[in-house]
Amino acid sequence: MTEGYLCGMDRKVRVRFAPSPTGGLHLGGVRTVLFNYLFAKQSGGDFIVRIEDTDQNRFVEGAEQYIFDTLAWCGLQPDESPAHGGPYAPYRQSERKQNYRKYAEQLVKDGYAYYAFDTTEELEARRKQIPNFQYSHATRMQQQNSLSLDEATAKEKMNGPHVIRIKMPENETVQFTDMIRGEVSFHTSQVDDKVLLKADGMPTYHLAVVVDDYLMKISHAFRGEEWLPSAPVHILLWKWLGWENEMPEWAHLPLILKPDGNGKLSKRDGDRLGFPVFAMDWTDPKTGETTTGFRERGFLPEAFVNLLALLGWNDGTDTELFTLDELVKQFSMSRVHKGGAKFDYEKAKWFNHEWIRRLPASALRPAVSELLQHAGIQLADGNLLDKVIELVKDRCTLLPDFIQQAGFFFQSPAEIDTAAIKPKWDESKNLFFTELVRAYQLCGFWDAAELEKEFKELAAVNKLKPGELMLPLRIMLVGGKFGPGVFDIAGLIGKAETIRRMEHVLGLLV
RNA sequence: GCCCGGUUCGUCUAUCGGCUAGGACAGCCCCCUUUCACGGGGCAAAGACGGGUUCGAUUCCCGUACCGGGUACCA
Repeated sequence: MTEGYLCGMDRKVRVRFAPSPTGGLHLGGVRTVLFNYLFAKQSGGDFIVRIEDTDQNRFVEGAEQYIFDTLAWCGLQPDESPAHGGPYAPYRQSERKQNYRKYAEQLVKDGYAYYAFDTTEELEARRKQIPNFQYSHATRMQQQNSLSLDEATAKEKMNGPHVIRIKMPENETVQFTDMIRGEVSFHTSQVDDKVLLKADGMPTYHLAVVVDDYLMKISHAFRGEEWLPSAPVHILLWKWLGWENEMPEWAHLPLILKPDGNGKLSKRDGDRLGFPVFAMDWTDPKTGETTTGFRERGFLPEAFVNLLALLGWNDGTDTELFTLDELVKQFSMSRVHKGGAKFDYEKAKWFNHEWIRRLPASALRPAVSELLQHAGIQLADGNLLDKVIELVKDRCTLLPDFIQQAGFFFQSPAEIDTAAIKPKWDESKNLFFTELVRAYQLCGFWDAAELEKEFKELAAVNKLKPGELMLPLRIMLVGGKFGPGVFDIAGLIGKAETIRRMEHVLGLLV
């Protein structure tokens, strides 16, 4: 603990997010980014994105661009990355391929690793015949490698395909301090001889993270809890490569779990339960299948970031709403939870609702405007839009809700829910509304308060309860049982439009 | 199987030995509003289990149970 603290003290904070570009970025990934970002920014450090594309078989077209697009949407800009450049370029591991071999060879030379010649087929057969086969201290001498074979055979085999494996000690304890979990320790007897360098010359994740974290001077390494079991491999590598004093501090983040049952959240759960899992729409280039993202579902980036931050972290008070800047100030790794959190879509929507209410119309305008136009609604008056947004945003949980809540301000309702008023419709009401139309026509002024006053006076003259007349008026102007105060609506859509809508519905009711 | 991690209301969580266990989401009720919301008020709801340690354990230790992660030439 002390050791890590001391070595972190005189070092600039540099963190990295290291995704492999294999598909859409989901919740958990973005949260890992967020925690990295918050931690770096609060101490004036650097946030690096490094693409871990060491598995050529899993390369997916467009996945890398998608990652940068979602970071941009979230407002989490990297300081260094393949897209942003930086002093430690390249930031794509496939482009750093030539870096890794020498470290693996050095480990072999120092006796910490060895060459292995077993083919994939041989290993598969092994695993089939021995239930829990592990390539480890217990079995390595029965395998084809530079430790078990005589020198001549091994030398000859070196001409063919081979990998480099780490030689895990038979009986050692590897201990380290995790910023979230405290002291964690492993017995090396339980961990297998992981491949460090593959037959194609590419490093595996295990070698690549260590080498690149070292080369890129990473001070703190945050990743998901699923990496905890391989931590001893990485720690031993830091030690054996002679970089122990520069090893980053570790933090293994808790997982985000599926809302029902068990297990970590996957994109399938979203499909199954009807909520997004990816940050933005992701179209699989192979199947052409599109998975809906939070953005397209109508989430604000402010809300998305906010809800992610609160999944596994809190500031110790009852505050739940934070801007990114506030998060940067308040965030603390020591307050990150150890346990996994089930994702709750209802709560996620609540965050979005709160953010829609919080933001001024001007901030909402671009998104709402685009949404309305996509729905075929013409926005003649830009000034009106801001007023409408301000008036209806309390009723919108997701951005698309604005289509229903704001659409009728710009366009006469296509459908009129006459069924809602017909049962109680009678001649006295018909008369009232006919008179109201006339009264409004004569109106010299046009604002909500006056319209309401006029309405109530006329109701009183006709000995009708205003309450019974409000719903019909709403249906006339809105088309259905929703929207803000009726007179506010009338005030905003204007005299001509109000009268036109009233007359139109009056005609339907005859 | 083995290894590692985790375990407070249905869900996200507060509590760093003193608790009548607090907040939020969702649920239910009432008020406000004769739309729907917002808002206000209220109800209901939790420390997996068993042992220690202690004057005192949700909090510390040990077991058990349950959940999760890992166990690839994937990350």
